[in-house]
Amino acid sequence: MMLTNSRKFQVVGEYEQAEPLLEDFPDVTPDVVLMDIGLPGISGIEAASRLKREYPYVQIIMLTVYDDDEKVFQAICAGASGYVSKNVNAEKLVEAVEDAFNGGTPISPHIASKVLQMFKDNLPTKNVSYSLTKRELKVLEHLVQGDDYKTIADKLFLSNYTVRAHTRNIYDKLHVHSKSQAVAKALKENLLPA
Amino acid sequence: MMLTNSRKFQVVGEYEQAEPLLEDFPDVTPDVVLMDIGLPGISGIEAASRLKREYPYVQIIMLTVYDDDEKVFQAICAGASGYVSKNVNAEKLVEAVEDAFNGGTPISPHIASKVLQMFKDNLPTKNVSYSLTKRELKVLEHLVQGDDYKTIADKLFLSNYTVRAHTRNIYDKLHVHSKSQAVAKALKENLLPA
DNA sequence: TTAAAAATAGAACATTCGGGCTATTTGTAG
DNA sequence: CTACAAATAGCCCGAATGTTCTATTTTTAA
Repeated sequence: MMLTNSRKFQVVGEYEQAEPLLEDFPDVTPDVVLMDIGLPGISGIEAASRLKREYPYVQIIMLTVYDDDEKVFQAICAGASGYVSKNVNAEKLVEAVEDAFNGGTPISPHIASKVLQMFKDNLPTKNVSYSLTKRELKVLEHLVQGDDYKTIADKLFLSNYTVRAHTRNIYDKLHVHSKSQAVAKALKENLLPA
Repeated sequence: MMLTNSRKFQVVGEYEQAEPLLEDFPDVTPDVVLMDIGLPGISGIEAASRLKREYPYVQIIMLTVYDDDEKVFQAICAGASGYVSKNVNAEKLVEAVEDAFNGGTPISPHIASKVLQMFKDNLPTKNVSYSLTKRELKVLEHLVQGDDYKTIADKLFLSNYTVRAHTRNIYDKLHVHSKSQAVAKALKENLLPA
């Protein structure tokens, strides 16, 4: 109702479930889809994912009462173009549809907080400095690639004794005692320059 | 001007540069700060970062004409609570300030697109299935922790021969030939359940 | 210009690892 | 019930690794 009253666009279909929508879609071809996250049958997220896969141009706005991280996360991955709280007024909803149509991503401030928080959480951890030298970093890079000493030596034009010496120093600085530990630490703590 | 006309809040200060703001801040103590990203002297991002560090409660909205990933990224890291395009109308701006004050994160749809795109780019690569068995996954977990065969055997109450059998199977499935390679692949491709 | 840090190279030795095998027991899907 | 996959366990051997050393040359910082 909120949308039907708007003159800016036309409501071409309404569905209680995802299945019939997916079936009819090729015929109705809307520009923007408003999708409830919690649908009976196929979930809104799954439906969004399928829609996007088959009709990449369609803009999908997720309507949601949930704000738990997992749902938001999944919705993002599904390729939705907007995340709007269910209890918005008509005006906001109309705006959101317009924004989505114009290639923007309308997000309710409350949900945006979630997204940013997740984003920060996913950020590579701050490069705790173990003060590895340039050479040591270089060797570490190769260790992460799974090269053995001899291979590294060849690639860096070094004696394999030297490579072993560097590795030893790396182990000391990282407080580890094996290649796998060093690799794990390097990757988990993002010690290598991107 | 856009804001001064609003009755919903009070403009307690205006600054052309960040330095005097930082200096005055303890006296004016605003709830919400609107910050231009491209300031002369200390950049808006740096200023936001400092403000947040010293006064974590303050809500900062970045006003920006830039939409390049790097700027948006930095702003997020600086802890800003909103990212609004400079060319918004008064109404939107007032809303943004309210949202921020209420703990939300107002983001212009255009900028939100950027954020989500970055988010997706940072996502762990899709879990390509190497069809590792439960046991193999368990062993892989320990390999990532840097345990040697004997240690893993002890922890899982297995013969170290069994652990080696599992690692061989893991190597086959991941197409690798060493612990470090396996660890690298496991971490890079997120093969382990979080 | 001198002292310290980094990079290089080497040796010896015990331990671990990787790969090629075989084989039994336990689940599990038809 | 019965194949078949998974999990378990074992052996051998050569190659790679981890550790403990020493030592020379090159860079860098003071």
